[in-house]
Amino acid sequence: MGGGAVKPGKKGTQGETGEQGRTGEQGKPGKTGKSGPSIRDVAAAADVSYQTVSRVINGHPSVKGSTRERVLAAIDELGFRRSATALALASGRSRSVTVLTANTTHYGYAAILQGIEEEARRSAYSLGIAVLESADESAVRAVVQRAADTGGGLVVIAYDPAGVGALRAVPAGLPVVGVVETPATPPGGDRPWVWTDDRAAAHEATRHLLALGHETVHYVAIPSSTRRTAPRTAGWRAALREAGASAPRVIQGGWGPAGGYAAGRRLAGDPAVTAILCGNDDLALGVIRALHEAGRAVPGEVSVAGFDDAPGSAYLTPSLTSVRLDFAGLGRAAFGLLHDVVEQSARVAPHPVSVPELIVRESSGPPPAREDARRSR
Amino acid sequence: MGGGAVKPGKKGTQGETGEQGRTGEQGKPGKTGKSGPSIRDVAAAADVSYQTVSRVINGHPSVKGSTRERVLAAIDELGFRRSATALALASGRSRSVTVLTANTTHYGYAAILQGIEEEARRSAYSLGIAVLESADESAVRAVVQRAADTGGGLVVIAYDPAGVGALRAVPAGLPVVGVVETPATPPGGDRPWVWTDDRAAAHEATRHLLALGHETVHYVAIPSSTRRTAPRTAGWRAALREAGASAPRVIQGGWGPAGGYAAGRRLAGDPAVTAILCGNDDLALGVIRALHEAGRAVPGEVSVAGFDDAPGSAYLTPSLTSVRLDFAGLGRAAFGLLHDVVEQSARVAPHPVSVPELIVRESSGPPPAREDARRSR
DNA sequence: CTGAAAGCGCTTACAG
DNA sequence: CTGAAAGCGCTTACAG
Repeated sequence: MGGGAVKPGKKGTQGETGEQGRTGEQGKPGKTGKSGPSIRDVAAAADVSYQTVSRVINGHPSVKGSTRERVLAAIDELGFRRSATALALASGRSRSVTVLTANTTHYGYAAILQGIEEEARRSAYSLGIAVLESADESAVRAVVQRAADTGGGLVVIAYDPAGVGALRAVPAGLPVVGVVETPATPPGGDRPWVWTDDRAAAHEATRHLLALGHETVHYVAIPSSTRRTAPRTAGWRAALREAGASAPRVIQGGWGPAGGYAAGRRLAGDPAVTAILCGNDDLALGVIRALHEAGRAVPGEVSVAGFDDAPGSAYLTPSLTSVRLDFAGLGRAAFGLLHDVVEQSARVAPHPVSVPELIVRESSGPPPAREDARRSR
Repeated sequence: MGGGAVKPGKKGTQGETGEQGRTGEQGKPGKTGKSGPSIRDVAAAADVSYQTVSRVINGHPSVKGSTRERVLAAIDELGFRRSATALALASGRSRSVTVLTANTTHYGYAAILQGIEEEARRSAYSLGIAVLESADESAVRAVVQRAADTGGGLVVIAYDPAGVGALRAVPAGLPVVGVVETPATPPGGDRPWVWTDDRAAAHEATRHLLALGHETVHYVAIPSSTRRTAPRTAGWRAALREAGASAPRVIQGGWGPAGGYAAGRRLAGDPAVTAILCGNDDLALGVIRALHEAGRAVPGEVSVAGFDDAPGSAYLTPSLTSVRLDFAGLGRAAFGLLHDVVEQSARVAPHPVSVPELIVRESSGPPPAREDARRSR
């Protein structure tokens, strides 16, 4: 096996990359949409007024069967498609949702997005994404404004300061639901929001490690959304307290494996460390890599558990113990709530969201026997 | 360490999940948008005609300084925001792009999406996502139609049959750019598209493994977008041919680690297998896991290389040799091309897109010595 | 069951 | 430099 470096020499090489642009019959300058047949064209073809066409395409009941047929035939023949923007302008409703998020690729965010998308598609809503690049207040405000200008509903993922700021910055009167950390107290004022119980999940993972015999559990944290103690941190701390274990200092790990790797290097140097809980699976990946490079076996000498149960975690070696959270379900619930608000169909009733589930795999086990621990000092 | 099963017993547990819905001042029934001040309200407040307001918000030069000031002040005071949908309807341009894709979470797709998003944000375009759930022709057509109805530009990721079908189904006259596999022949007719040279990338990775001394290289493939030989497969095969090596049968792996795992189990049983190229890093993860469970060391007995260089690949143990492709850059280029088409600003000139780069890490090495190989039979 | 009118909030020529 | 008119493609009352 090669050396210990994580990113060994890269042999850059030649490769070809292509791109081809042609300007064919790409429509008229500036104009971006089709200027296909309108409701009036259909009306003319079917020999009715355009209001009747409107009734047909809206499924209005009071239309004589024969004229409905004529209209439908004309629609079909002309290839008529109703303009979504005209519909939105005239009716005031847009059947669209835009998701405000600081990230689109980390597993939790991506899975929530996917859940929202599924439900939006089912309800024939179009889906927009607005990325919060910065947590700076005016930058956040600008993104929120632009999203609001779209005229549809909003879902804000408030797992980080940018998202929390965005949720706060949404103008009153707009339909919005927040996906938030377990709230100690209502976060966004008088609005609907959804969450999973991260606190309970962290509590359980920590208890699992303690039950294996570890004296304490170290915690490598993801960034928190506010200055308050994050739910995951709180759950970890509570489990330690209940077990009478001392609580080590929290190590900040960031979101990705690089941050986990850095944290892992620090922890690997301390022989007293036998169990590490990580704020997400990417952090755990980096921590395990660092432990490996330091020659500390997982789970033989150190147990590691992650958070989120990302798709690859079951296939790592060792496979990763992790807490599975149903982010896709959370996203579906968020959209469902938004839909209720926008359509006023229901009184915004709670949806079922599945509970966190600890998945025990190879990366967690009992601590090394006393003598071993002593010997390694 | 636990048993060999990849997904050992899951200890499901209790947890709490919360959701809270309130109906506060959520706006009027049905109406989804703000009905804030309009251009006419501003005009009244500034004591000008609404056309003048239009000129001001569009930065038209011919407006007297003093009246511009008055209008701006009124805008500020009333909190006026120009309606994007009215703008789109009246002007015919929408400054929006919707991405048609079969997937949003696999690394390549997600990174392309991210690149498109970055450039869209820079150009103040709003971004929509339309997911192609099925490759069924009528289903694809429906999604394309709905996306087209939005009135903006389209980017189609055509890495799979659904995407290829969508690209084909886009009505003529709409601004669209395709992100495609290395085209042998122009795929979508008279339209702009972008690609990376997957063929060259696969060729190089295969050559790398052959150069280490392996007699041949097995290939676990991602699904291809068409019935034609996929570029990655072609590159792999060409490298084998040039080296005079025999080409084993391609093994279909799907997109995720589970497929890689299944493929790996088959390959692990054949002691003649000493090198495996995988169509993406997730497949490689599954393959390596399967080899591990079969007791075959990586890279001691079998070398494995992946494709795409996903963020976690450098932190696996062994760290993964992979071919890095600049998907984010590809996404940025795709949007740039679309922007050029829509705004007619440039003659759709090629953008620079970086070349594939082989990253050699721990998972690839020389084959085992002859005797070892013989002994293991 | 169906038509004629007014309007959603803006832009685009056309006048002055 | 600034106003008055017509219209983008639809919906929503209002009439009959």
